[in-house]
Amino acid sequence: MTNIKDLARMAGVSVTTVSRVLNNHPYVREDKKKAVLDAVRTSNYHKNINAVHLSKGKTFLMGVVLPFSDHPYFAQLLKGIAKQALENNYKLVLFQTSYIESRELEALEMLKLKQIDSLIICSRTCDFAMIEEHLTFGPIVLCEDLHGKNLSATYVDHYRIFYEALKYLHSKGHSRIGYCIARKSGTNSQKRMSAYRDFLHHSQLPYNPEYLMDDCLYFQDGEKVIRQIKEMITPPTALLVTSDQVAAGIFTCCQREQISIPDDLAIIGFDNEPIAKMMNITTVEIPLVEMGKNLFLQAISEQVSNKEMSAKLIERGTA
Amino acid sequence: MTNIKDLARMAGVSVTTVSRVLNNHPYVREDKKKAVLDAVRTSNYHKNINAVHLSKGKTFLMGVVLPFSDHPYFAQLLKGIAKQALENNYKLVLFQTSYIESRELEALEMLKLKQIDSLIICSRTCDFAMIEEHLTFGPIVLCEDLHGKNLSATYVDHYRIFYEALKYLHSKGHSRIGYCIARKSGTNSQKRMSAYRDFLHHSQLPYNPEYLMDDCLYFQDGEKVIRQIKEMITPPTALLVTSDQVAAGIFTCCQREQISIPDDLAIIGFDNEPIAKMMNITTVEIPLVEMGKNLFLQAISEQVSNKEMSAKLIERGTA
DNA sequence: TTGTATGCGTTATCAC
DNA sequence: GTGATAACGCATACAA
Repeated sequence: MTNIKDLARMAGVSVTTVSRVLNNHPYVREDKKKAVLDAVRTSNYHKNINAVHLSKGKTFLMGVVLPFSDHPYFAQLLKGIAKQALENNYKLVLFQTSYIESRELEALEMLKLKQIDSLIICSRTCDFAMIEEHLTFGPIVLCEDLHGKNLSATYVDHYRIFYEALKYLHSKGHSRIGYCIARKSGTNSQKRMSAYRDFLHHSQLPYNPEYLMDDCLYFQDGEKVIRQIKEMITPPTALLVTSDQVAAGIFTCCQREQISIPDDLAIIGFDNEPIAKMMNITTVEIPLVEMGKNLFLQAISEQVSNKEMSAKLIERGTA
Repeated sequence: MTNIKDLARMAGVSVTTVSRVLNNHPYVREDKKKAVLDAVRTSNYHKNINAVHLSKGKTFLMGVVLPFSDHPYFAQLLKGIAKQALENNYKLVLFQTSYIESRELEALEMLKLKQIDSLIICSRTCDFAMIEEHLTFGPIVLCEDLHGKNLSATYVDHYRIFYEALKYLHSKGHSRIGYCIARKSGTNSQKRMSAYRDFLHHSQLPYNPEYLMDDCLYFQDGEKVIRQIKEMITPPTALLVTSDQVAAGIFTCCQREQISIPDDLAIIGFDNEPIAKMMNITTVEIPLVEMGKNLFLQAISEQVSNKEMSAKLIERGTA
């Protein structure tokens, strides 16, 4: 494995000159430059990038923390991040956590160890304090509204979005509205819960804990939702489903079960995935790819910034 | 930023001893060990992993090349790889290529530069010779049958699978069978094409170039397929669809267009994704997660090995 | 059981 | 323009 020292010897110059040539620095005579380049060719030389990393204290590696990369929501986010990473010559190190806290901590650890320059956390289960602790080791960017905190974030206002979707359903005559989320404990879910409670309160509607269905993430979870609903004595007449995947699953299941949509059950999905368009599902569009891009840019930026992205309801045939 | 030299000074020992303690090597007196550990704590020390990489010549980073991480096929593969990576303390560096050759080369370059220890290529567009060239820099593992070549691979026999699916449809009375693939140029597609040609030949059926539809990757591509079929004078009565996503899209579109399945059009999907189960789509199950795991193990193994995984037809309602 | 000295491959500083 | 030489931070052969 040849190194710059070898090259220097071969070209009859110093390592400094070799380094200069290799990094396109000015002030090097043409003939010496040529000699070095020749040496590079004949020796089949290539840099050891780890040495560069050590010397520079930078790896051009960006960590991305997400629970599941096989879910369209995160896949889209990742797509945006990857797109921007490519443009900025960064590589992505994937931390697929399955919401296991230790794996999130592992990502933070990698930041500390300088294996990655910065970290994008798309969704987390660990404590915020834990993240704050690691902020000294490099930029960490989140996907949630954390006004006033000392780190960057890109997010949508889940409270407002949820509230408006509920109002929309209410205006269509629904007063028994249920909703499906991925997990109860997430920060987004808590915002949605607040919106739900506030909405019920303002509209003077009763709260029915049955109407909150969690663990809804994938297409196939739609079946579970319908099963649950069928067991209810007073089932909801409308559903807010925080993933088009699940909405599509519910929709498909309803067709099989002769449940008419939107008459028997209205559905609003989230994310505006292609499947929602094809199935003509009313949904809330969230600019995930754009968010991903912005997350990346924030992660390589010196400054802390907070960016709220806007979402919009797309009226189609299910609500 | 404190380093082992500092620790050594603080603990009153040599750097060697510090290194020993840090790496749990034997032969170090308890009191010295304690002194070092104390120094670590008070100084908030942490390794610079790049230095470790440089010194050891190993990064515990595995490259993964795939065209789209937002497609369930690759997402499942990735899931398997990630699972195994976790168990072996490796991190994954994602190269999302969109089948752009230069991005594949970039991954190979990273192997050469020692940023990653080895490379898993889930699907490629670059020349095989290009891969062979980089084999000296570390293990490269592929997802295709390359008998006799000097690198590891995990794959399914796409020729046989395709042939048998065709026979199955034929036995059900179909003689006008079309098929949908992602791209024409892939190695898998070529095998399928061979199977298709051979099947037609043996069954003495005519070849109709219209029946081969490419660029079918996502759910929404199902619409395009139906549009194409509707324009044909003698449309196929059965379809082999190399992704359940697309099969589901076709299925959904058919419902809307009053095309009866399987009577007007029979469909066999691929991969046995959850969506296929829910929509009761006949499909060919491919053990993607298992394949991913095996790919990873091959990538960290010293020996070259080739593993064929078996697929199986799952009969459901669409064929 | 411990320490010295050297290697890993680059980049950066500074003198010439 | 160019070249010694010192970082960068850790691991380890070898000596003691």
